[in-house]
Amino acid sequence: MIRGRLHPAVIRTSAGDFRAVFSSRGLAQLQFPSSPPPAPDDDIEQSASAQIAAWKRLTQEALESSLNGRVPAHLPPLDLSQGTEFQQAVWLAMAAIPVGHTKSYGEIAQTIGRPKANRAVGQACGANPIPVLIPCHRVLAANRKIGGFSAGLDWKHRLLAREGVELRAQAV
DNA sequence: ACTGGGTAAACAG
DNA sequence: CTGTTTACCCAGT
Repeated sequence: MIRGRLHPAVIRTSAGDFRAVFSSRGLAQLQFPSSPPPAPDDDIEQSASAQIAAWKRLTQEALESSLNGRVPAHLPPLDLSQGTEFQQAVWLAMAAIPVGHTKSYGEIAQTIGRPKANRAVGQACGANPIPVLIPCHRVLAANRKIGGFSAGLDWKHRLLAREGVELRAQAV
């Protein structure tokens, strides 16, 4: 996992309260608004350094922009050290997908030089620690079908809709 | 050894 | 042209 002290934080956005976790290297995790309401004393406001407070602000702004289909002006540093080399390669490849565009799992696989690792790419997508900012939602199955989304297909659909991406029906 | 956010080819409606 | 089945691929756990 991640070394050193972790700093949880709540990121308020128009789409709900996201939960973030910062490591000493930057933003390490981001979670969609969900059930467990974070304990107030877990928020960084009280104990954290100015550095982390700044990252939190950047994260909040970047998130708000992304949720509205815009390109964030600045991103906080992302700590991907929790992933394997393969996963990090996948995440970086996803981060390079422009707003409003999509790629298939197979294309990502090709991009990172493992043309046949499409399935492993799917797995790496699911392991993406920082959804939205690392746009795992822009990765679709071949031929414009939506594929899956561990954080909930509704989120994937909503994010894509906000970016104006047209989808195709899906059976699954 | 098994799983999964996949895929393409081969058939069936 | 869509829906199902089948066989393969591959990193993570």
